[in-house]
Amino acid sequence: MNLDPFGGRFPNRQRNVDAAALFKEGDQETKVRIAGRILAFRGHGKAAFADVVDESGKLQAYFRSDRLGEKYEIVRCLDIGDIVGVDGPLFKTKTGELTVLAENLTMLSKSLRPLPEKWHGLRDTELRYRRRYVDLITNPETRETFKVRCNVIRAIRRFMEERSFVEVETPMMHPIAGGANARPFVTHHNTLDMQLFLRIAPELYLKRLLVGGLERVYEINRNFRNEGISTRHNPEFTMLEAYEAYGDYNTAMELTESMFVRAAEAARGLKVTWQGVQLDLTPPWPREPYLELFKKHVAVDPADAGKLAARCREAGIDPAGMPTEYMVNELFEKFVEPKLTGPVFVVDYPVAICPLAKQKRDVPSVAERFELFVVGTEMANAFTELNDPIEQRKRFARQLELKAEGMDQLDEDFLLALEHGMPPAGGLGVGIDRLVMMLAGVDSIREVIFFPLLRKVSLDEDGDGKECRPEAGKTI
RNA sequence: GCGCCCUUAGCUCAGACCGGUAGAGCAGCUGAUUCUUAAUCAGCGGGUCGAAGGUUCGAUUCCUUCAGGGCGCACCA
Repeated sequence: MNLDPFGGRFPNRQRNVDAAALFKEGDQETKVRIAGRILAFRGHGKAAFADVVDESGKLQAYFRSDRLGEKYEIVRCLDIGDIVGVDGPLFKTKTGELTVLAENLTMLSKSLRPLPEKWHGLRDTELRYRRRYVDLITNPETRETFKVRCNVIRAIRRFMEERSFVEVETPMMHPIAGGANARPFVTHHNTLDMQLFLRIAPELYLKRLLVGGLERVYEINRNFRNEGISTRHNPEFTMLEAYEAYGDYNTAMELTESMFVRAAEAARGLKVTWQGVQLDLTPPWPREPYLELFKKHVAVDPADAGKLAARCREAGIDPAGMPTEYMVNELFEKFVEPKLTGPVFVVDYPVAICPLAKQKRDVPSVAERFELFVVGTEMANAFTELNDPIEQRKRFARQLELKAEGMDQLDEDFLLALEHGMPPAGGLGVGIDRLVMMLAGVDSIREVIFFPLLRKVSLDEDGDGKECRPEAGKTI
């Protein structure tokens, strides 16, 4: 028989769930037309059963040579992994399983590679990340995790739209890497002969839009940070940043709570278990001032430079050249953050570590800033945005003095924008990957990113990377 | 970057402590089988044991180095 193993258009095909919904008890006449991948095959000589799986689920197909005639030859060369179309009436087998009795079978794509073991699926972590498509085909938990991701992001977009925020896109390639403190990835534009940085944050561009009169803006997109990789860090990760003119960090806090509730409802509800901890996300979440937490858990006077330095050295932190606030923050990260099971808003950070945040009017040493923590993990960061260009210039200059990572010049263009007048505003950043991790109950960021960054391996002609990795001892 | 652990057939895993060149299940191939569903029955093929080097008469097993991966630490205000 002559047939194209890689098929073509298969019009008027029904999703498996939709086809199944058409069945009425006792009826043998309802004809359906489904398509999907064969994930199990049980042959019986002149008949066979196959599980045909599409995105919506599984539907069994039953092939009989007396029904298919010469097309039964296709059944004989079917492999697990092949993608096929099946036409025929629905019926129930004697064990009660809804099944399509095939009157026609169309080969839509041949699979040349075997699928992993049917019972255990693909377990090898490395292969699950390198060949995510196989992971998605064989492991329902993986499909479920990414469904949560899609639902969460969709829910957030709807939520932001309801609140009259507009979604915008700002540059990913920046002449100056700003808006956060992290080492950037460097690239180069040939025609302009210009060094560029992949953005570490969209903050400074979104604020330019506030200057331009856009009052509620947000962006959900990738940031790139040239730092270590861990269960909570991928070099490219997805961040939501939102800015609300005429708001402040209190409005941002309310926005965060409401958004997280909506995201949780779109996933698995407000009660979640993450990293072995049972959490209830029902708001309101407690607000804990930064310095009070510090005093409670570190028990060192945050103004006593000598004692702070001693405590730092004890903890293996080199305090040389650090202002007191930096030492406090090092100790805070090391001793306080892991204790924040949350969800909890840590509020009122020392202004010295918040170069883009406005100070409290009555307590100028403190910035109107919060971070949201859950199980020791920073989930969101927000503040009342600093809109005083003179003060902003001083803050940048101070950072330059301290040689903040990746910062070697003032962003004059941003300061110029501020000088035109930026409305007071609340700004918010949310780590989307971490939010999805929590709501999907997975412990590694690689589980919520389809293709996490891994070291390069070369494949041989057989496609087996393990056979052909870079040779030992060879340096290029 | 540092520490610990892992790498055996396409996949999931035994074997190693005590050195004698490997086993199972699934998948594949051949045959039987027209209501099976981890289908069943009979038979067959499949491995540079991650790579290189060392010790040894002999290494998948012991040692060293390297690669990839996992976890933790560091980095990430």
